[in-house]
Amino acid sequence: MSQTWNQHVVKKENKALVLNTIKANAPVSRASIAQTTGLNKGTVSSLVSELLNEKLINESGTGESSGGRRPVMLLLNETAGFTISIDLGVNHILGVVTDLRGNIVNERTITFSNEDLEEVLKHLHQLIDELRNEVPESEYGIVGIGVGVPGVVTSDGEILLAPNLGWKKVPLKDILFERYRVPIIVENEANGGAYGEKVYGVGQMADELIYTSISIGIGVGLILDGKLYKGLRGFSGELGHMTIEKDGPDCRCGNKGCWELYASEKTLLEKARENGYKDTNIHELVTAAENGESKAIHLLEELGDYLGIGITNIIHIFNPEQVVVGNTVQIAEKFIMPAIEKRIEKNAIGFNKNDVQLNVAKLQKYSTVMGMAAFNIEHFFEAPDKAVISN
Amino acid sequence: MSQTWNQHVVKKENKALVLNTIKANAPVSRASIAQTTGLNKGTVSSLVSELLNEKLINESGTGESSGGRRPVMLLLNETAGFTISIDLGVNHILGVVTDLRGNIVNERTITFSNEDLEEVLKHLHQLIDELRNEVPESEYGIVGIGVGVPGVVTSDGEILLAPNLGWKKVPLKDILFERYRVPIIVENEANGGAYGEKVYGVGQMADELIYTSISIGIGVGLILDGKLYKGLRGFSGELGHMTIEKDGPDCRCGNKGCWELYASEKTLLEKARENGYKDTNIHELVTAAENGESKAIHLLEELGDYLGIGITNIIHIFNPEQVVVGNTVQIAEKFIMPAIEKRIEKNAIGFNKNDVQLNVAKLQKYSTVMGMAAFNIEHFFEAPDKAVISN
DNA sequence: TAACCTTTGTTTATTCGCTAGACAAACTTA
DNA sequence: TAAGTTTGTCTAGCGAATAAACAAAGGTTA
Repeated sequence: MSQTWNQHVVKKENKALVLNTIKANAPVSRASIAQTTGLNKGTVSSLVSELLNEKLINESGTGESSGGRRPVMLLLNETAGFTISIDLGVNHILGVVTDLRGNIVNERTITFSNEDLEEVLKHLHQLIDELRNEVPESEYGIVGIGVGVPGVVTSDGEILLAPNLGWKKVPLKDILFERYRVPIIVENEANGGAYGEKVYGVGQMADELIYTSISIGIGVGLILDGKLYKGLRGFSGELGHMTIEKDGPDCRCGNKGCWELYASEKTLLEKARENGYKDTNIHELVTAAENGESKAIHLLEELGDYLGIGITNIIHIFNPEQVVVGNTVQIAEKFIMPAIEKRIEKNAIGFNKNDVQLNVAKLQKYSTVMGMAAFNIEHFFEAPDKAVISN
Repeated sequence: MSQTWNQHVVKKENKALVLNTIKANAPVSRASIAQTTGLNKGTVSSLVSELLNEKLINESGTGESSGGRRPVMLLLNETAGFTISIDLGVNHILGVVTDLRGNIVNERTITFSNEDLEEVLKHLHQLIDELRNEVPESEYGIVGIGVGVPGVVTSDGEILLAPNLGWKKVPLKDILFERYRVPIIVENEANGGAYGEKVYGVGQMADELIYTSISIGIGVGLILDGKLYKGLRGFSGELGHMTIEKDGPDCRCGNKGCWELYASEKTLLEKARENGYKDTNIHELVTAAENGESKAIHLLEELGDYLGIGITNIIHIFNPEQVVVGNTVQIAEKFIMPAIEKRIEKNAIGFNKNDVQLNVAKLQKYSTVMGMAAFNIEHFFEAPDKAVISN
């Protein structure tokens, strides 16, 4: 058996097409769906009635007449199920409950200092338990739990390495499934952020989008051809460890002159220390810069310049439509973005530079959780009938 | 109208599936196709009979019995049409005629020194004319002409810039279509090489393959998820202009410390000159190295080392299954490949390094032409009925 | 206000491609 | 020679899409 066969496929595809049309254009009538999709009116009618039976969509009264019978408008039944979506950071966990449209209906944060696996898992379980108790009653219940983690994740949802947490070989997907018995998605934090910005953020119009997660280190999520690109084993996007200075200092990864040795929050704070800012953080530096302290301004602009060098490489490598700067450094937007732009303007090849947009993440601290929500929702809609009822 | 609809699609897909099964496993019986594809025997029978009518496949007598009626074996009718596939280099043009299986049935080369557009086009036309006159009679005639060029090509087949030829804005696809009236494909040389190695060369088992074309400069072709990745406008793969030394020398592209300033034939020869090899070329250097001249050996190993730095970046960025080193430098294989491997072994992150294969291009000087042939053939099989009869 | 036109949504008849299973052909084995 | 196997074709039936007719519900115009 290779892959493609028969004609359930056609029905399944068309049903998905109808549902996506409703998602994208709601509220929308059957007639209008038929027109935009090119499907026959009868076909649309029958698929819509199935979707209504499955409680995935709702009728919502009649719309305005355009010179004839008034249309019955259709809406996504966004509260037919909910996701629990989590950004597991190095000193905090952000968890949200979203509906099937990606609206956040609940939110909780836990901060911690002990990064020990056992401890953090306890926090994670507690957070999920709390969120779960607050999820509204619904047809499909919790359709999935997604966790974005700052580390290397296999396609089986095992965290191979999370350097800033000091974790190795944690089968997080299995651990969570064992406990919650709903579909679990574990993904790298930058991949989640990339998808979040693509689906709900600044990249909704872009199919070729590179999301750079700039925080303690650098992670990069690649949206290529509209889909998350993960490489052979899921380890793509290690652009933080792209050499930008061939004889540069050793990185703990084994390579030399890695990008994140020049353009990360960690390096920023080290340099700040050398410049007399003792025991500071990026918030304080931004405040200082906003108050006109030239040292702070210079430090932030230097960070932006180094970011620009790596982003220029990204532009040359991928010819993307959009490059998004996300994660913690975006609070320094005012100082780093012009520096990045200046570097790109100066160094990048015209053909590649002309069409690219450079943006700050729109979802801010929610990029990753929203990406995880999007993964959960997408997974659910691929096979709603198989969803585990667990409410 | 968005995209997907009806059930001709099913038939078309299944027909393509049957044809691909024959291509891959020929000679093969109808019964065996039914088994491997999962399609019903009757369906296979009917699709096969259509393919026979279209002369795309042939029956080739009976095979061995396995305890019952002897099967009728089916073969791709590889001589139902031919491609003209061309590698347009900076001082030569290599042109081949291939059948639909990618067998080279004819080959011609022209060398030139005057890179003037008019002149080169004259040569190109002459070469194509000669090849065309020698194409055997066939059902579908010339199914396409493909040209790989060392430059930036838009999706409309316009050469925006070919720096080493000194060309700008050459609408080569239109020029050739005007003259030959068959499907024309113009593509970057490294993209062609990547696809050639993927379909006919060392990368037949790999869906995540990065092909590095190392010659005067560096071009890179990206095979991601089994398909050529071209970015937003077709300008991806400019990894030759990836900064590997942030404060390095200026490149004519506008950037600094570009990879190809360290790891290209051009740089190799410049360094050779500085080391006393006057007016040499890479062939002579390899010969010298093979004779044990330590200066030559060192120059080649240094080239390999610099290649290794960029390839390490590639491994971190893409997590590929295979990295292929192609184009002219592969004649120095014996000296550069160990140096590349050494650098990767030393610098690359374990997770990404473990699964990656490093190979020299198998098709050698034919990588690009075979890639162009593969594009032509693929394009033909997508819609054989629409092929222009032109023999 | 009535007659007619428009638009929406459902129903019915038809078509198309796949599948299952019967069957014929051709061969092997005992 | 009889029985079993494998290959390939043929026929009936099914599911899903389409086209077209029809019903429902509104607007427009005289």
